[in-house]
Amino acid sequence: MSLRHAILGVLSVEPMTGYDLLDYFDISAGLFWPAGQAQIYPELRRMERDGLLAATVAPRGKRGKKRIYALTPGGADELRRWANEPPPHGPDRDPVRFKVTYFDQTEPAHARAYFAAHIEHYRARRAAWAERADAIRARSATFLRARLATRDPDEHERIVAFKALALDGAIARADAEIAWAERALEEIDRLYGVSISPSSPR
Amino acid sequence: MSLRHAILGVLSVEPMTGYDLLDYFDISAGLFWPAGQAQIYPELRRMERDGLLAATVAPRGKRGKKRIYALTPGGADELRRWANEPPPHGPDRDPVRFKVTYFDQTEPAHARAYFAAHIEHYRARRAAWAERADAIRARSATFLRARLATRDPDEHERIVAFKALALDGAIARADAEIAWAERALEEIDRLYGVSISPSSPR
DNA sequence: GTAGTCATGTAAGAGGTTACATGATTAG
DNA sequence: CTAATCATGTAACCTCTTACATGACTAC
Repeated sequence: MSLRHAILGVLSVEPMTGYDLLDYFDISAGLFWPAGQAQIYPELRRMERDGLLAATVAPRGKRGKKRIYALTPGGADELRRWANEPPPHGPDRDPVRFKVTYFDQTEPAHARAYFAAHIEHYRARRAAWAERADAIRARSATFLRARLATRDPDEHERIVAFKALALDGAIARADAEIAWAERALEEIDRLYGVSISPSSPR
Repeated sequence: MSLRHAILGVLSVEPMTGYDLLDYFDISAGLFWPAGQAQIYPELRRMERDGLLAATVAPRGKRGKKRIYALTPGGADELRRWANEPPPHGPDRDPVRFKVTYFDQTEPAHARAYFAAHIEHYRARRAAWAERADAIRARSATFLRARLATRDPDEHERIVAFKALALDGAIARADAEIAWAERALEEIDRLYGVSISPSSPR
């Protein structure tokens, strides 16, 4: 039930509407915990019902309305409680690797395209994580600045350090994925002979 | 819908009952795609309904019965079709890393225990994957031997190579996780001062 | 007989995805 | 006036988890 904690994490900076929350899921929380609106709106209602959030209905223009959600003390407690739990290591399914297990049943061209796509995928994710890590370390990420503003300056270094550390883990994982896929491409060359295509590196 | 393909993969070696399948999920398929009996039995029925499997009811003792499932040609096609699809990169949620994001709200002792547990977790998984990779490369894994027996010897090298490659990816990932967690422990020392405990390495 | 293994299911619930659906407000 | 954005929901469906449930067979 980590969607709940992702929401608590965002709202611990400042109260906002579900719609605003969606933006934060795109840029920051979504790097580790993507979620769409079909998940967020009902969850906000449940969290309100469970006493983790309090909503105030604010007018929007003349007739419009919006619900601004804020953490309750119970919500802040729950966020802290969750952060103090051990690592949530579920059973890890690995569909990408699992499929490779059956690559003897494919053409080498498919195997090459597969690993190339894997590399592209993790290059893109790596870039997103690295960009965010830089913004965190430079303390230029606006959402981080808002968070730091609510905290004692003594704590700032640690707040920044842990967020950067998490992103570093994701980056290291991406690097491992890319390195593996590159070794895989070599292995395919070894198994089938070197590919004819100019292996266009980019 | 990869449970389905995990089942097809196991049954592509030889027909067996749901109960036998469960064993294979523990030792081989389960390394990438764990599944319990509450998932497998109903899925077998659905796959039979969809024409991917054919079941023969065999007697077991005097009154007992069991259903032995075998791939149909359609099932074999589906396995090949699936293997030829691009990498199934879903949205990756990362609950372990996500929680680290909020470690400024925890005691350093918790942070240390957290990363120690992460290291232990991946050490154990790494060992399981490495053991399997060795057994695959040595061609001593019984399930692999059964598979090779059904295939042209020309294909054996590739079958072994792709299975080993997949496991190598998992191992590389585990190494990256362990290295990250070790860096994290150092970072915690830096942030809070070196821990008093003898840091008992094992 | 009794414990362990073989064998197969169902039910409830949690969490996530995709698609559908609606309407107000604001900027041009 | 019209398009983009703000804002909030519902419904159907899929997958997985946990727990409950049953019964035959085999080795001791």
